[in-house]
Formats: sequence, structure tokens, C-alpha cells
Amino acid sequence: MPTMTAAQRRAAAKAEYDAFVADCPSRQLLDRLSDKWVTLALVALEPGPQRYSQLSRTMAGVSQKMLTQTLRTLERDGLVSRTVTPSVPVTVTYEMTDLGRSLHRVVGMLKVWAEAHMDQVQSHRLEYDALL
Amino acid sequence: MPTMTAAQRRAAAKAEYDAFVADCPSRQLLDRLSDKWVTLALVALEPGPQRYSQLSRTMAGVSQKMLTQTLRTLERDGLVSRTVTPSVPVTVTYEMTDLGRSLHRVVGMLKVWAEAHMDQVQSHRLEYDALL
DNA sequence: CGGAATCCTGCCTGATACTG
DNA sequence: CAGTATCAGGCAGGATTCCG
Repeated sequence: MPTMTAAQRRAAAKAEYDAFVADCPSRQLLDRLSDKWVTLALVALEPGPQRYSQLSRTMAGVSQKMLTQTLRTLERDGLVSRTVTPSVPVTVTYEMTDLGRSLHRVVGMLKVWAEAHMDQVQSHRLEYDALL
Repeated sequence: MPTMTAAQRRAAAKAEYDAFVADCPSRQLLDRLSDKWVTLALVALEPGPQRYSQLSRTMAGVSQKMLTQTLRTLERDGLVSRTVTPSVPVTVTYEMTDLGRSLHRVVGMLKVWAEAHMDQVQSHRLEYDALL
């Protein structure tokens, strides 16, 4: 093997890292699911099928770009189904699939946890900040 | 009330939005917890107390900046405790608090879900991509 | 209505150097 | 060892505009 240039070494390290990640699907998927918009979208879809504009209102603060992008990846991963009704104007509804609902059970617990422990977190923050 | 300029209207909207968020602690905390490094750190700390350098190795791919930043916010929120042993060189260990462990139970389920459903997600992706 | 395309501003990352 | 500081670069994400 000839000596590697810095660029070649970086590329090799990158390839190794990617290969490692590919062998660790839980890490990949975990990173994907640990996204604020993914979590929020699943929580927003819990009441039932909803239209695009309704979701954008429920998920206050989301940009159209991130909403569309999040819904696309959720659809691609089979967590959400997208239904287009060719009316004028067109109507698009999003709905959780069975797979999405099974994930929602876990994500929902995250929401419950956050609501239940918010006061404890808040008091810890005040205590921590007081020591500065 | 005088007419508002566009800039004033934006500022008012921003203030309203911030106030709304402040009244919705679950949304705030949910956004905080839906972070890939937060999730990964809690998973990494599951086996027990660990040192900084050990964590940086376990959480492959994290930069020192993000590792330190994540650990700081976790400490501030009372989810992780930081212990400094004044040896030479100094030893710093991080450990989940009881509050952190209660959150880990939920996050751990996310990890389990990801591992259990990775193949279903993968097949949905292939199917979705085939339609392009 | 439900997006796609564009531009543009931050934040994250990576690399490096320095402290206690 | 466990950080802090700094700077370069890339890319996620927001705002805006336009189209079927």
C-alpha cells in the first residue's frame, strides 16, 4: 500500500464510519426519530386524519418546507399515509399507518413524561442558574 | 392604536408566539428532548457512570462542542449529574440522576422500537423509492 | 390548497490551539 | 484529562415567491 494523502485518509475514515453506521440501523433510525418535527407531527396526527393546512396550524412555528419534508420522510418510512383527493382545489390528507401508530405509543409517552416532569426540570434549572 | 409597520407587526407576532410557547411547557421540553444527542447521551449513560472521554468514544461522531453542550443542558435540567474528582489529572464522571433514569425508560423504548421495526421501515423505503 | 424552487442566514461540525 | 476558544466550511432550516 502506498502512502495515503490527507484527503485519502479522510475519505477512508469517512467510508469506515459510514459502513459502521450502516451496520448499526438502530443508531440511524434513532437519529431520524429524535427529531422535533417528527415527534411533533406524530403527536399532531394522533386525533386522526388531517389536512396539510390543518397540520401547519397545529404545529405552530413549523415552516412549510420542514412540514413537507417531515411528512415526506414519514411517508417514505411507512409511518404516515398521504391521500390526494382530486377536487378543486385539491385536498390532501395525512394519516398515521399502523406502523406510525405503534411508534406514536412511544412518542406519546415522551409527551406525557415532559408534561409530568416539567416542574422538576424547571426547579433544577433555577437551582443551576443560581450558582453562576 | 396607530398603524403598525411591518417590522412592528413581526415583532408583535414574535412576542405572541414566544408567550404562547412559554405557556406550553410540554412543547418546549418536547423540543428539547427530541434531540439526537440528548437521546444518544441518555442511551450511552445507561450502563452506568462514565467519564467524558469514554462518552466521546461511545457516542461516535459527536464533536467535543456538542458533547459538552449536551451534557451541560442535561445537567442544568437535572437529568445528569457531573462529579469532579480533583486528582492529577482531573477526573470527571457523568451519571444519570433519578429523573434522568425515568426519562431513559421512555427513550430506551424508542431505541427498542427502532431496532424492532427497522426492517419494516427499510422495506417501505424500497417500495417508496421504486415508484420514482 | 398544497406544495416546489429559490435565496439566505444561522448553527453544527471539524480542526486546531491553548488552559488547569 | 477535561474542557474552552476560535475559525473555516457545509448544510439544516426560515422566509419568500411562484405554480398546478
